[in-house]
Amino acid sequence: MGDSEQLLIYLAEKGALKKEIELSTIKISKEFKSSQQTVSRKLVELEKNGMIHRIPSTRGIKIQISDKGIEKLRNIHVKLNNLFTAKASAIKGKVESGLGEGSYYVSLGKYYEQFKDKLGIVPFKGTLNVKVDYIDFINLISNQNKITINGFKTENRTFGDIVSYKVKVNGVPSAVVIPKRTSHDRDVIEIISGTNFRRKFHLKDGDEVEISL
Amino acid sequence: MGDSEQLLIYLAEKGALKKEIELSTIKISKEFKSSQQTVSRKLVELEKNGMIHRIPSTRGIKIQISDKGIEKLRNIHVKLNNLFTAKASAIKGKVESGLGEGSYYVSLGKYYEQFKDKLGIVPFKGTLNVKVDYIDFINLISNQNKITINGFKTENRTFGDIVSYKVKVNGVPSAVVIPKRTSHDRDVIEIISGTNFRRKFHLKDGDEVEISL
DNA sequence: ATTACTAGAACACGAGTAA
DNA sequence: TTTACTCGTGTTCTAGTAA
Repeated sequence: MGDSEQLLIYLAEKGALKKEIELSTIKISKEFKSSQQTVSRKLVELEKNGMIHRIPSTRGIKIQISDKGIEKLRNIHVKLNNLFTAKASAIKGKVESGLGEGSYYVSLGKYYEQFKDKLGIVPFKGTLNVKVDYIDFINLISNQNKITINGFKTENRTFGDIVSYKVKVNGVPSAVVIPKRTSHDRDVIEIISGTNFRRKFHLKDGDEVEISL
Repeated sequence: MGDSEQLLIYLAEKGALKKEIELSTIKISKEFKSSQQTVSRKLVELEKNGMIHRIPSTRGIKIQISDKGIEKLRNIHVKLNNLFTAKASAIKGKVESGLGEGSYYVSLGKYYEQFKDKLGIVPFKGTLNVKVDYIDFINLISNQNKITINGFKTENRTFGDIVSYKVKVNGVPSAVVIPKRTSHDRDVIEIISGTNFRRKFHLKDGDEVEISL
């Protein structure tokens, strides 16, 4: 047991997963936060536990991680994989104040019609601003269908395309709308829906909502 | 330090990554190979190191892994990912004009020092703006180590944290810097580097560069 | 039930050093 | 130069037990 895994990962990073590498306990001890003696002892331990093959000499140590050691690392990898990659079908976010630009867009007929047709949403007037971890958010929707709401021009202004994705917010079918140019934080997303979230869920700023697929 | 990571992974598997879980030191000690007392002490330690939030009572303990703890686990995950999944991924982008906000940030001492220390980059004054497919970009870096450049305050202004990732641009070690608040298009990323790209590669606006890991 | 303190025992650390 | 042993010291363990 113990923290020998740390050392094993270190050795793996040094290339000992696939081939024999040659280094010294002094070098390791310098990159690790322990003495030459401790490194030496831990390597002996790792060998005793069958995690590595070890050929010491007066000119250094040749090390290769054994099948059992590889298995050990792969075990940890799988565990963490399950935790971090597999099932990110929902993320959490916090309600933020501000009407959001989307609030304005929603009211524009040309957009409004497309929200109904393409997203199946008769938008409540106003958007819900939610702060999320942007990378988690992108990972969540990166495999989803991107639905483009076409822009249009008036005499005075050009309204650009809006990228949108269908999501559920606290289980309620909604859509994230992403105008191309934005002026608020990257990690604040705008949600449109037929539901008035603030009323239905009694949301105040800072309250948590769940965004799922 | 030590082997607290083992316990952290255990807690994550029990669901403490996303929500608060309720269990007891006795239960943990049975699944772990140590005593109730040791588990109790290690949990206190984990809390002291900021890895978990912990609410003890006479009816058990409520535990949730903190952001710092998640970061720790993700770090290990990234390391193992790099070892076990071979990926030679790269995306392409187009150079855009504009000095970018990063150009300004780079010159600020508090950021500058961190670029050197945390990213190993002595930044050339000015950033390279590159237009990419944002989703491809996120997928590229989503398994990379997130490096946070801490914000700071002056009398007049608050400068927020900057999230950054090490990348290579046309093979040159660089970093993507993502200020929290931005005013340009989402799919334009800013690159800092010790190299003056425009000069070295004779880049004009619209020229293609390769971003790799 | 719990958590977690105290205290003595077991263990790990690293300076010195042999080989 | 190495690795790794001995051994004094410090750290971490768990049984007992208070709260």
